[in-house]
Amino acid sequence: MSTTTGQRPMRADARRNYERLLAEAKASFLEHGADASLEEIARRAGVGIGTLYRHFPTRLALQEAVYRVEMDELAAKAYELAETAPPEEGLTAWILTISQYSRKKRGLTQTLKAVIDLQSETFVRCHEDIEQAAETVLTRAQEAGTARPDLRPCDVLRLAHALSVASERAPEDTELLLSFMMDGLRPRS
Amino acid sequence: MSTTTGQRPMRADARRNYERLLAEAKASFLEHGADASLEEIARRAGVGIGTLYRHFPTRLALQEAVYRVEMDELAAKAYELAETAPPEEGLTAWILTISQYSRKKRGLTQTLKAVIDLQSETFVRCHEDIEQAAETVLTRAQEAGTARPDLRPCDVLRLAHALSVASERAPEDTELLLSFMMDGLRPRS
DNA sequence: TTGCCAACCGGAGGCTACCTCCGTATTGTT
DNA sequence: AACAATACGGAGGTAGCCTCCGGTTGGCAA
Repeated sequence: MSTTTGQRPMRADARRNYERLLAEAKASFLEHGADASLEEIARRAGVGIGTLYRHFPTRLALQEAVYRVEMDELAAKAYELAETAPPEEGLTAWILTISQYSRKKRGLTQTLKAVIDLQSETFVRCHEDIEQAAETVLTRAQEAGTARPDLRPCDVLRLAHALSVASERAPEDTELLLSFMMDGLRPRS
Repeated sequence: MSTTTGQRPMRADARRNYERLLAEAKASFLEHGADASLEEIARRAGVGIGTLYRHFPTRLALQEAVYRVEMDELAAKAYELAETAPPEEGLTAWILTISQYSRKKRGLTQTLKAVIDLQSETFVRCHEDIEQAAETVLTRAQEAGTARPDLRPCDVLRLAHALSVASERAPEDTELLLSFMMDGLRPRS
């Protein structure tokens, strides 16, 4: 998960291998989807399969490490939009950003969903960060009267993910589907 | 795909094995998700692995056969709702039905999406059937003024699938998410 | 510097699943 | 009853998963 044990820093060779693995995993997941061969990742990283399993005991642990960074990027985008865009536009843009990000990852939307929904101990932290980001964008839209007051941050995340899945094979319809959703998020008139 | 070659009927033993395989596949997919072991399916059907591959050359072919039947059931439900429920309620109920159906299948939502989105030759027929059903429900809602006129049947299918994925791990929120979506489907006021 | 040991590495090995291929068995027709 | 045509089954080669443990390396203390 982290590059430190929480006690002593990792040995130099361990840290080097950890980072090579992370880099190759990122590339492989992008290229082959979430079920990319772990043995190939180890091979490409120039490392034994045993080393991979030592650093990342399960496939999920590896995916988790890869996406932790990218989650941070998504959260950062939310705060950025909150400062640079008008409320409703910010919300729309952020949902679209998540959706595009998810699609880039092909089968990894499954993993992203786990981050959003699963109560897994290890995912809680990421979850909180991204939900905090969602809340920032959402609250602004609600205060501006362009989003229903009963909408919760996790609803926004789910809808964004839903959008990405729904339009995965028909990207050209993403805008239209998003417009349906956004209409649904406005206060009832 | 079909139990006949289109020419001569299948031999008795072939047909028997075909149906056993289909039954076990249905059970296995339900139990283990879309990546259930094909060898186990053959084993449970009391049939050699070779026989499985002869009838269903790919995993997708098998999934396809299993879901063809269930697609028909979904379509039937749409026509039923069109006769027994008011327009908007019918649309809502049908989206919910699809969503529940998808969730039951765990990882098979992926396959369902393929049916809806993929232009695969073999899926076209199913696609047409289900889209026809979607159109029936949708048109009624549009004529009653409760659905946006620019909404297409495939949008409804995608949204339904999106709903099922989005609420897979939080079924208790399905209703709420659906209400957001339905608000979005109404004509702009 | 040298020596030591905890930390780390690597890959062989046992397992399961995938898919192909072809000798054998079954069906139904003449 | 005999013979094609059709279908069966599982051995076998490949690949991925994960574990286990003998060997190697890095960093610290003397």
